[in-house]
Amino acid sequence: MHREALAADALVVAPYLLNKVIVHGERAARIVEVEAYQGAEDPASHAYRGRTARNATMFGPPGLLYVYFTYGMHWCANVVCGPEGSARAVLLRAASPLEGLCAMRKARPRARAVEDLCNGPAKLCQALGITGAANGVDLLGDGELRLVSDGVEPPDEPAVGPRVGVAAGAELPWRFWVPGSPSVSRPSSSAPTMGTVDRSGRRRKAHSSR
DNA sequence: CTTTGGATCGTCT
DNA sequence: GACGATCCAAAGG
Repeated sequence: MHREALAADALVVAPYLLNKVIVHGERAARIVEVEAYQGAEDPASHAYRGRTARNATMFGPPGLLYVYFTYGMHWCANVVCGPEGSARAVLLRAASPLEGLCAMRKARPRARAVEDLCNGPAKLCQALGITGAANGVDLLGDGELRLVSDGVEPPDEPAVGPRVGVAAGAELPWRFWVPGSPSVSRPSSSAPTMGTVDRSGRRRKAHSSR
């Protein structure tokens, strides 16, 4: 991972981050779902209305981790991208556990299946132990938290769709995910990539109820 | 399987 | 004072 690759536009960096690995100490997971947020030009971005104490990290250089607190109980993590000051970022929505499964299960005792450990932006932070204390850390440095490549390339044709949980720009296909990954938070909201899809877009295997 | 509502608090208006 | 870039359990079909 080099910083220059993250200095591109969020719509370029987002699919580029698919299949990269987020590492926190002994824990590691492969990123399988992301969303692009376009700074001042994006009504859904925390930076839409300018710089505040909360979103200050987004205005920093590419490669920083922007962590925010929401719904009174959840942390979510973004990779800052674009040129410094552009306040663009990519939300890490879901990942596939690679290492440190024990620690992840300890952090998320409610999760049953492995694919449920990191299949959501807040679940991912919970499983990896990412909190507000990590806001502003450099993911390309030599700290506990790092963003690395293990050689697995992004998908040739990532699945795309509208972002989750945002009213503004609901028509924009700014969510990207690895087609067919069992760890994606919402496998499909429009076009199925594998098997059949029910009305709410959740995966469903023929004749089975899990 | 689907839908609903509760939890819970920092941030910005 | 209102409302989230969410998650989960419980209740209803």
